[in-house]
Amino acid sequence: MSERRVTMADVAREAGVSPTTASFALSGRTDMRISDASRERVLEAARRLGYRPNVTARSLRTKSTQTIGLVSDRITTTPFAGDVIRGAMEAARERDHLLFITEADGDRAAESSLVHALLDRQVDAVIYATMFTRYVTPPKELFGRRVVLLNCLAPGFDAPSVVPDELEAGRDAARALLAAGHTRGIWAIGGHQAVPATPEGIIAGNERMRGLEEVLREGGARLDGVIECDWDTLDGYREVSALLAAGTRPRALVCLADRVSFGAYQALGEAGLSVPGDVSVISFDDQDIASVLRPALTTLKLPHHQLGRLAVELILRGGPLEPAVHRVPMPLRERASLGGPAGT
Amino acid sequence: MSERRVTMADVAREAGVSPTTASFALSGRTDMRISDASRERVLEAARRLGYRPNVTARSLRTKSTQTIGLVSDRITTTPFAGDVIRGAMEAARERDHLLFITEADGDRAAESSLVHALLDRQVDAVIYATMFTRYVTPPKELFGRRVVLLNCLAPGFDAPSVVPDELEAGRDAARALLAAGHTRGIWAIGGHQAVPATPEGIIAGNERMRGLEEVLREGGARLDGVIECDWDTLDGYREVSALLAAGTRPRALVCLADRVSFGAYQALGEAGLSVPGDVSVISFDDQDIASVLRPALTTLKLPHHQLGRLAVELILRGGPLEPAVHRVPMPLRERASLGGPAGT
DNA sequence: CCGCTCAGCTAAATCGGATTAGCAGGATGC
DNA sequence: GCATCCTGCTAATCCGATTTAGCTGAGCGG
Repeated sequence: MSERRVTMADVAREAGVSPTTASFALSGRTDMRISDASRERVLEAARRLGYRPNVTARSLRTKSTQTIGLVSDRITTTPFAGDVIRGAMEAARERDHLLFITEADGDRAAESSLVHALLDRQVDAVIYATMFTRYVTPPKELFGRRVVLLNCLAPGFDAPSVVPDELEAGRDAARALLAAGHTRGIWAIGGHQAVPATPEGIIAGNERMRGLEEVLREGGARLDGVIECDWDTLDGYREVSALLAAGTRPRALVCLADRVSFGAYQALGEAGLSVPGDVSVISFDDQDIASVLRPALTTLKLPHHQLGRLAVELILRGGPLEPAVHRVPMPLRERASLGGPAGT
Repeated sequence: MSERRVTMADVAREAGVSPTTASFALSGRTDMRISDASRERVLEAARRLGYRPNVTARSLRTKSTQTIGLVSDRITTTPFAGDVIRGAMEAARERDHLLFITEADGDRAAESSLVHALLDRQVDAVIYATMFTRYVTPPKELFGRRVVLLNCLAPGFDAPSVVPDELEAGRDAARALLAAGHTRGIWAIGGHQAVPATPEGIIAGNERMRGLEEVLREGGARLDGVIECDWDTLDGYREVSALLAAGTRPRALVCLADRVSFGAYQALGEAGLSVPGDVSVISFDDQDIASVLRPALTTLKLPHHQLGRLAVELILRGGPLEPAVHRVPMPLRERASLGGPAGT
């Protein structure tokens, strides 16, 4: 766009050397002998002219565009997903790479065409990301390419995955509950959210529940009940209201998602119950809402930023991308919704 | 990355023609005479080999990478900003373009280096975006380049701006209030939010207030008061609580941002006042939270998606980018928080 | 004084396309 | 029968770098 850029040929001419010499001087390679005097003259000319290499042209020869593509289902749309992108961007920037962001919106054809668009622009690698942790089958265009799966798993597909450590998060929720003294009257709202189409339990709900129950059991505690419902505000409100209406008086609620917690807050409020005075609430995700809720919600943070960062770091680490599963810890955000058991 | 791609030379060989012929046949240009037979053979060969042009290589000659760069302060971080990116992405995809997304986080040096990184990769244009509507001075690297300002204004800088039509939104809020029968007891919470460093009133708060007061006046109504405070949940809660504690009983609250509305809801709830039964609330932004609040919030939507889309469309429209200001309407989302005046 | 080595540099090829200039051969005009 | 025109194609360049192969002249050993 506009005004001709300064090229290496310009620099070479200005320094009175050949383009070859300029190239070697600028790239700082030592395997080709360039006198200090020449090198200095080239560098000085480049500085004076404000020379910047044309990455696109260079890539034609080197095969590296210093560019990474990210394809997601609809990650840019979700409230926290910006963090994934930001984490990835940060890591990329630290190594002078740039990110193409694309979104296929669950459309397979769009997905393929976006991958093509990325490949046509010679990206060095592709990050295939999903909004929720789940099993996927990446588009065939990605086979044999440098790929990292972000927030998803694809058994049999030759690429590393980066996912939140949901199992450990479930355990941490249980530990927090136990530490606060809760052993009875604990209810889980939201349940497993098992998606039928996906094999066994890597899915957030399953793992969170598994970790939760495991540590609760080890600690001599247990769940009084598990209410399976959608992970949204409305269901959280409805189910907790129903629970209270049935005469149950829980002492702690483990909400499987912050949105559910928000609904629970509303139901608890209407019933005249205070958090955490009457009922403690611990949650998962740490969406924006978690910190503005009153009282602020204690929750296990989905490490989106770290997820994005690690995906890029794996790529920039160089070498082949081994198909390992990298689990990123979900830190506990201790705020105000978790207290001791009511009446103690 | 991996396996050599099929090049045009491969296609030409397969079709038994020269690379020149292949190039013309593939690009479908008619100013160079290619027989239908040859053209068909080339196209067929390309299909058979799965040929895809190398956009990067092509751009070396054509100067067009079919790529647009987006630099923002911290747009990816804000809750709604994903929409800007999505709108921009959609528009780009419709024309086979891809987007580089970057974020400078308010750091001038980072901004410059990101713009350089974009320019080094020969982007066709740059979108300079901000999280909140405000005046900016784009980095000098952008001068003389193809640029569109998104959600910001830079007087004297030769580029078009795309911003929300805040003034009209203020008017629409007033119209909605009047239509519901409100003429008295109307309070504005959040105020002008004038940022001292920026000249006159393009800023959201100023324009919203101006439009609001203008139409209210024309409709024979007026504001009982304007409370200047930060646009966040805590201030909304605090200010409305204080207002109620002082014995004032508003009939309608115009909250200058959804976050303020959320705080207002909390204060109103604690005071035993219902929305919209006792007090109507109308707001601006339409953040995610607006639709999950109970009752759902009537608000004027910040048209982020359209903003992103229009910015890209201006670029792809071709021709020079005239320094006009494009104002995008903020649609009214009528939900449940606005009713008739209490007691009627 | 001759042949060798080596430091220091340059010419030329390459990457994958787009584009300009030009060439061969048949049809056409006169 | 000869110049001209047009059709259909190809050779050669170019875009902005990197990289390979090779050239030149000084220093050195014998």
